[in-house]
Amino acid sequence: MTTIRDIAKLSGFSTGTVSRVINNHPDVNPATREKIEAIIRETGFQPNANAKFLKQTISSTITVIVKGIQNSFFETILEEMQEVFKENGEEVSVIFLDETENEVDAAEHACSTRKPRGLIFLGGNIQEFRKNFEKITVPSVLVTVDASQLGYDNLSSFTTDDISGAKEAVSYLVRFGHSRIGIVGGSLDETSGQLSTSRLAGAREILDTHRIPFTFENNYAPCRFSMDDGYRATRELLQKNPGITAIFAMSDLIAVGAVRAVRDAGKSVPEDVSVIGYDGIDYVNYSVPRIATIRQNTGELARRSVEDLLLRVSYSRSAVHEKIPYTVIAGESVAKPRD
Amino acid sequence: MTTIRDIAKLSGFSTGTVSRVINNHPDVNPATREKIEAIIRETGFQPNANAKFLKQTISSTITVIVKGIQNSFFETILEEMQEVFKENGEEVSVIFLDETENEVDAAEHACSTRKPRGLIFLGGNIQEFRKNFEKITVPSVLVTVDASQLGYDNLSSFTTDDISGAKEAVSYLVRFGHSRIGIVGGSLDETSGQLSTSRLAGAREILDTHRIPFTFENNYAPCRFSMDDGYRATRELLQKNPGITAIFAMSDLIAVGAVRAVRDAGKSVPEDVSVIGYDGIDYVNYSVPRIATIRQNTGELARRSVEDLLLRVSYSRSAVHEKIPYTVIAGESVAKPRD
DNA sequence: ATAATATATGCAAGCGTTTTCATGATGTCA
DNA sequence: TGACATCATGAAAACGCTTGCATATATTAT
Repeated sequence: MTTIRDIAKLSGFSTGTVSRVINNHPDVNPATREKIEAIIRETGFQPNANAKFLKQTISSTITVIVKGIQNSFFETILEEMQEVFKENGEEVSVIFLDETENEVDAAEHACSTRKPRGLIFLGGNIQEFRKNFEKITVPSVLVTVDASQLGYDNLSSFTTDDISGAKEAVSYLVRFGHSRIGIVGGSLDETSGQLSTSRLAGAREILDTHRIPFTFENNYAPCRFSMDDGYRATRELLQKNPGITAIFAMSDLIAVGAVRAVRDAGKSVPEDVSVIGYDGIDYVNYSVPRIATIRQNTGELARRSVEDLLLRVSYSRSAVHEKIPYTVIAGESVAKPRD
Repeated sequence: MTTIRDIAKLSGFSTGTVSRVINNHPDVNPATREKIEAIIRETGFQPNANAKFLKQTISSTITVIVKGIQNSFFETILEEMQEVFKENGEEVSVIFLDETENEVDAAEHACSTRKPRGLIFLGGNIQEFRKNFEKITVPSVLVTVDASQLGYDNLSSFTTDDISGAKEAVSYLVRFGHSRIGIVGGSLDETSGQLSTSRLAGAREILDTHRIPFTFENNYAPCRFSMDDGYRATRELLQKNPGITAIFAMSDLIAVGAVRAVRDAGKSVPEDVSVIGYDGIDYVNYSVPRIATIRQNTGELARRSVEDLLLRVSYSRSAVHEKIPYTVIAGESVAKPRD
């Protein structure tokens, strides 16, 4: 294996000078630099990252921690983040966690063993951050969960304003004249996440404003953010309350499941039951009928998060908490109620 | 920061002994082990991975290189791989490449800087491997591309038998009585990948067998593996050749686009045009109509790949090339032609 | 009891870098 | 011309860990 010492020997300079060339240190004679660079090119030498980061006590990588990759919405954001990282020539390392694993513990482990420069959390539980995040000292960003209340000065957050997005979704249904509305998704369990709490809160606020009845018993079906679970929950809800004429699904995957559930209950979308989703995944545009939704701006979410982190790891700026605008996407899945 | 030396001091033993405890080396007194482990637990000490792998000259991580994450099929496999890695307590690092980047170069770079124990390539171009893979010396696995012809003894591969899968797909259409069949997906450019070449070859073989006419001009529309491109290509094909009564889409995403394209051309699926896809993503089961497809066994692809790699990095077994069986999934998107 | 073996631990070198400090060469200014 | 700043380089220590070797103690065989 070729090391910096080999390059030193070949070039006739010391390892120190070679190191300075590699790291673009200014104090090196242009001619020397040229010679050494030539040899590095010839030999194809690549410095050993372990040695480098052992010495530097901090590595150059950014670690992204994704909690729940099954969420295809996260996959989209992750993909778009890669692009921004690439533009900036950043080395990224991705860790995937399932729902049972603790994101803050995983982050702490990564920090103590791998010494990343910065951390991005894609998803996660606000409670965990509240309780344990103080352990983390590197600049971090929390995406899709709002950390503005937590007061950590090394934690930015980028989110969609879910309360207001959910309001728009339900208002959309109300505007069409619906007054028997079901909500599908999330969970009553408080720990399940800020996200479903916000979407539920926003939805209920609009229902209340319009004096539209809502009970957990008759108008709500909790479920995970998948097509399968959306299907199951919607079928159950329609069985309990066949009078429902419109459904607000807390994610598009749930909405896709809901559409099939309505059909399998012998009804049709949107004639008998309207459906509106949330997120704005590509598929809504291809489903039959096209599903109305609240589109989150994944591109901006990804770009702003990465750019904020890169700025903060280099120049110690303070953390920010930003809401990225959403867009209401009309679709064929919402129509006036029948009667 | 707490180091192994701190633990040594606290416990009264030497760093060597602490190291042996950490690495479960047998030659250490159970009582000593107990004491040292207690101190490690108390202090929350975690060994510095950079130092460890500097000394060991090879790291414990497996690196997964994903080329083209926009392929949601890969995302599924990646997710399932994570599970198998987790079961085996393996540390994984994922690198995402876009289509313009060279997977073998990226792998070489990762090897020389990060020293992974093993490599998994999710997707990639067979030509690249043929030309450059000799640079790579660590045990590797190529998933979804068949490397059996390449003769590298450190490269296994796990694939679906695409030729035969495509045969089944087209046979399925033929069995319903179709004889004016279009094929959508892939590219005529040979370098675009073994995958589309195989699927096209299999499809054509069945067409030939049944003396069903096929010309690139009238029966084929190349496109990328996305809904958008599938839509565009299908619309163009239907315009050129309105007589087509059935479409074999080379992926399910393409099929989803194709279904919408048929509708937008004023026809319906499956009454006017039947559609069959390939891959077996979850959407096919929720689309209206449900789309018939050839389901690749992502779970097995993921599990066998990871398990093979783990076996090979630990015990130097020889590389294998395995075909994972597919399943034909019937759907509502295929029916008899109208006339 | 002595020798031989097995077991547990310490010592110290070394993995491939970076970086501080010292040094020598060159240039500048009064 | 001497004093001093500037620039380029080398020498060597250090980062935190592993591991081969030497050593000390405990165990067993003779």
